[in-house]
This record gives sequence, C-alpha cells and structure tokens, in this order.
Amino acid sequence: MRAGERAYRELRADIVSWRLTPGQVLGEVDLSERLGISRTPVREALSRLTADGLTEPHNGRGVVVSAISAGDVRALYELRDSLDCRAAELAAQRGDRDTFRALAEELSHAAEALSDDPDHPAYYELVDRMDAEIDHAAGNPYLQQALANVRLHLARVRRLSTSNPRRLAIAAAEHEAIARSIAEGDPALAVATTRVHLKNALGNALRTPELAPVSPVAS
Amino acid sequence: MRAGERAYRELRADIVSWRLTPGQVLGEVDLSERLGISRTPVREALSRLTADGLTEPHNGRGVVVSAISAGDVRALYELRDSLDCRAAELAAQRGDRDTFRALAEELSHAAEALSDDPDHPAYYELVDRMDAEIDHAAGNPYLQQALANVRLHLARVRRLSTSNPRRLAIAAAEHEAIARSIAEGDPALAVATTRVHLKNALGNALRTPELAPVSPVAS
DNA sequence: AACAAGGGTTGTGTATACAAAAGACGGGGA
DNA sequence: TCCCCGTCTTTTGTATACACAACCCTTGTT
Repeated sequence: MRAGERAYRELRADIVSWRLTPGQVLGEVDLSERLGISRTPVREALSRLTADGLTEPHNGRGVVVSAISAGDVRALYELRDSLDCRAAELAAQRGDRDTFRALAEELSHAAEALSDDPDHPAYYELVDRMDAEIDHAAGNPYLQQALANVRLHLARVRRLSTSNPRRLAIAAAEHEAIARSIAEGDPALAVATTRVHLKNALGNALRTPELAPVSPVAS
Repeated sequence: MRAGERAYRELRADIVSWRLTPGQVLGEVDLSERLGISRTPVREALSRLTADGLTEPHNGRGVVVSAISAGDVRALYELRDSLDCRAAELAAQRGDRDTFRALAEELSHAAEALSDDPDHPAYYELVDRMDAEIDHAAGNPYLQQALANVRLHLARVRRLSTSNPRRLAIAAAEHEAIARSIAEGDPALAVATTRVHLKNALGNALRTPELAPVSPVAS
C-alpha cells in the first residue's frame, strides 16, 4: 500500500482511538521518523487529516490534534440529525424492503449478543452494516460523503462514551424500529424513529465526563 | 502566498467557471509547467481538489475533472435541502433579528439592481452575504463546512444555468421571504420558505441543457 | 533584575532527483 | 491476421536537499 495512505490511516486510527490526545503536536520530522517514511507522505497524511477536521494548523507551525468539546458534540448531532433523517427518509422511499426487514430481524436478536463480548464488536458491526445499507438505499453520494465525515468525528466521541449494556439494549431496539420503518416504506416514520434515536444517543454522549465543557485551547 | 494554496485556488476557479471541462486530464508535470511551480505544491492542490470532489482519480493515473450530471444536481439539492433548511431553522432560533430585517430590506430593493448589470454581481454578492449571515447565526461549524462543500458544487452548476432576469426576480423575492421569516424568529416558517426556494431553484437548474442526463464516463 | 536584540536551532515550504508502477507499442509466434 | 508477451515510455510515489521563517535561548545593556 502507498506510504501516505498507510500513514493517514494509522494517524486517523490513533486520533479516533484517543491514543493521540487533543493538543498533541504532530511534527513532520517526528512522524516521518516514527513511521519510517519520508516527510512527503507524512505531509499528505497531515493535510488530509486537517481537511477531515481531526487536526488543525498550529500557529503556522505544524498541526495539532483537534479538541472536541460538549459544544462540538451538540453541533455534530445537529448536523447528524439533518443528514441521518434525510438518509432514512430516502431509504424508506427507495430502499429494498427485504434487506431492512432482515436487518430488523437481526437487531431484534442483538440483545443476546450484547452480553457476550466486553467491547460488543458484533453489535457495532451490525450497526455499521445498517448505516451502509441506508447509505446505499439513499443512493446519494454527496449525502453519503457528508455522513461519512460526521461519523468519523462521532466515532471519536463514541470511544469516550460509556457503553453500558442498558443503553446499548435500548439503542438496539431503536435501531430495530428504524429498520422496520424503512422496511415498511414509511418515510415519515423513518424520520421519527431516527430522530428519537439521535435524541437519546446525544443525551448519552453528553454524559461523557471527559468531554471538555468548552473547546479548550491546546496548551 | 503559498504556492500550493495559489495553485489550488486557481484550479478550483478554473473548474467552477468551466474553463476546465469534465474529462480534462490534469497531469502534474503539465500543471507545474503551466503554473511555474514544482510538482510538490501541484500535488497538494490536486489532492485537495479530489477531496472536494471537483476532480476524481483517473484509473490510477492522474486526476480528471469530475463530470456533473442532472442526477448529481438532484442529489446535491437533496443534500442542500437538508442543510439549508436546518441552517435557516437554527438561524431563526438563534440569529440576530435586526441583521436579517436589514437583509430583507436590501433584497426587497434588489429588483432594480437586477437590470443594471449583465452578470448581476451585486445581486450574487447580496445572496452570498445572506448565506454567510445564516451560517454565522446557525453557529454550527460542522454544518457550515458541509454547506460550503455543497455550495462549491452548486456554484459550478450556476455558471451553466441560464440566469434570466425573470427567474432572478422571483429568487430575490424568495430570499426576502426567507430573511423575513428568520427576522421574525419563526423556525418553521424559515424551513418552509427555504424549501420553497430550493424547489424552484432546482427546477431552474435542471432546465440547463448542457447538463449530461447521466454521469458520462470521461472519454 | 528585567527587557531587548541577536544568533542559533528547529521546522515547514519548495524544488529536484530517484524509484516504481502502469499503460503503450512493437515484435514474434500461432 | 490476431493475440500474447516483453520492453519502453510516461507518469506518479517517495526521498532528500535547500531556503526561508519562526521561536527560543543567550547575552548585553539599561
């Protein structure tokens, strides 16, 4: 694989998983030595990260990992509400009903899988698959790209949120409701179920204590 | 100014203004010679353009200017509807009423300015200012960035659309209605007026004959 | 002792050289 | 005559070298 691509994915994973914390300065020389590649692909990776909003230019000198505050989470959910509701609405109009019926069925059995694994990878894989199916059903590449960007930032928040089994069980039921409303081809209901889910998800995300109340200046 | 930044803006302007047409292959060496800079900043500019969606990787070999079809315009307006309506809604909740009252007043007098200039720069400047005020009032940087991306693509379409004075006069009235609903602090009305405007704007944009009916493969 | 000026150090922006990979073209064989 | 394979060219991907700018530390002066 191309070195620049590898560097980008590695750094992105480090940021999303909070191995790199906000305020961390990313110098080109440091990274090129740490990753064993030259500065050129490192520069490419850093400019892509900055375009994604995961890093910010730092006083004209390098880039730093962006902070993410409770206000950012609210703003992200505001945008996500617009995008997810529209995607669900379109999916209900255009999607394949059997696909979403099958997803709803799987989600109804997800409660058992929740207690199996400590990090619940099977559940998150299922949610990711549903997101992908909604994207595909909406059939709108611009909407899809905007959603991908929002999900990137939200993945960062999710790694911080406490994923207690109780909330996950409720979330699974909410996802099932969304899938069923899409399967029934009911756009208005798809919007409503999505909105309900996002309202609860935001409430849960804001319960994260590690979130800075306001965007802190990286010191 | 940095050479990469200049190259990016120049190429972006060329694409948006259709001086570079879809399918045009952008080679790094060609561009570096044409712009009088080395390949390094050219590469940066091209990767940013590709991230914006204005260019696409071409068979693993360089990039080409993206095509934009009637389907793309529909998809863009689907996304724009979600984003603009939400922005107008938030602006109606959070915005400064006097600002939008003043904008509405200016727009009500825009009809006269429409006949003055062949390309109507004063009118478009006013619309851009209103967009900026809505962005500011919404106070959501993520929404703002998503909107900027959509507007970039729509600017490309607008350069192709026939801007007949009749349509522009109607559009000005629609914008005035949006500004007034925001000034009155009525979120639901702001959404409604925005949606009306977008519906008409889409109809006008789709009347552009140069738009490929489906996304053509660049030959 | 504090502040300012200057030099050194560090890091980015750009250019260029080198390497690698992916078509294009031609030759040879069936 | 057509197809396949090898080589060749062209273009991208990566490395490195150089130039310039910003910060920091030191030193001298007030």
